[in-house]
Amino acid sequence: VLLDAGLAVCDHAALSTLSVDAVVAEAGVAKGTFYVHFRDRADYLVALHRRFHDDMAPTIAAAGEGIAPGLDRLWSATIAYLDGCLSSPGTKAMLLDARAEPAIATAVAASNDRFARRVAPDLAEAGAQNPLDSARLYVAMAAEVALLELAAGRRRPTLRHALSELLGSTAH
Amino acid sequence: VLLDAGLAVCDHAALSTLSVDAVVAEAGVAKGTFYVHFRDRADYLVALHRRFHDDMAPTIAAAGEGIAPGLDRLWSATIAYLDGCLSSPGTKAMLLDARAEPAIATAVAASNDRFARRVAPDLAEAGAQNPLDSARLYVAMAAEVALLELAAGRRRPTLRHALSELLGSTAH
DNA sequence: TGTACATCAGTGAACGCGCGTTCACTGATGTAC
DNA sequence: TGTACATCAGTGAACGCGCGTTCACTGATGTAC
Repeated sequence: VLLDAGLAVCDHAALSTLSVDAVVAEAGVAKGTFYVHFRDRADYLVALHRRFHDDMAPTIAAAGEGIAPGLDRLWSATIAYLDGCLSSPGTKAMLLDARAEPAIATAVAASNDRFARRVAPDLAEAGAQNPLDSARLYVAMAAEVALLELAAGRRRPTLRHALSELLGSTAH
Repeated sequence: VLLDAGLAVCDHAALSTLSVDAVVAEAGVAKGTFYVHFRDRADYLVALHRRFHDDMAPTIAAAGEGIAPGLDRLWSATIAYLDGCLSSPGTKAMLLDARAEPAIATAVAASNDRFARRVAPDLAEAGAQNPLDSARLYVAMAAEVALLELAAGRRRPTLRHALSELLGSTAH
């Protein structure tokens, strides 16, 4: 409940303005209730971030299901990721603001790294000399596309095309 | 003076913790002095961001001087950018935290866009179908490399190689 | 079925703190005569 | 050269505010007998 409220607030405000007051106001509970469920604000932010990824992960995993490692699988997962970002509440806060919040910067970095590790085999298949490093950069690009699409409020086909172009000349 | 102090503080702390108190403490002046030079904190942050870019821009421009548009010129500018980021104080705050600060988010976005516009001709030369979109993604990748190098405290050749790999098969 | 007690999510007033901002004042420097 | 005044960067104590956090309390629900 409180997590849903947090993501809802994040959809129209920066993460830095997501005060405990704002969360309980959105959720319609007393301020003390917040501390029944979370030790402190930092604890809450970590949970919020985890929630966001737990919502997204299955969709992305499903998109790559049954496809052999390689650019096709990566691209399929990418589309699922971008569409998921566009439709999830609080995406901007989780992708952008979260990296700057000291309370969760570590958690975000770890999460990005897991993403990169998942992407690396596909890039290895495509001939990258250092798949993990390439994967980190690709994840950064994908996040940038997600943010730009979110700013526009819709899919940006030319951006997605530019992303696939940078992925490799054998792209879509 | 106050701007130098701000960048110095940013080097070991997040931008969100860069309070007026922290700035004047680092600069060794009274709190009131701050408001002699800046209208408010937001005004200061904009100036801080501008300063960072004004310091960096000439170096990058010089690196591309006299080279014909194309990937060679882009790569030369990229190296200058990455080395500049590594040696400038407050890089992490300006590259990462600044995008999340409501007070300067607009200024940062505009600045990134100027970068992209400068990069676009090189990518057009290299055959990108939508040079500006490709440029935006490339700028995002370059910033990511800068951040990862900064976290490591040194150049990361494999990362730079991965960046050039993603730039195109004709890369270095 | 009825009574006594334990549990625990939820409450909201109260707190201390650090923040951004203000303002009457200072004191060095420059200008006019 | 000496005196009177204007300018203005710099000062620091004081303010109001919003924040994260605490805590004594409530009241519904479950359990024991």
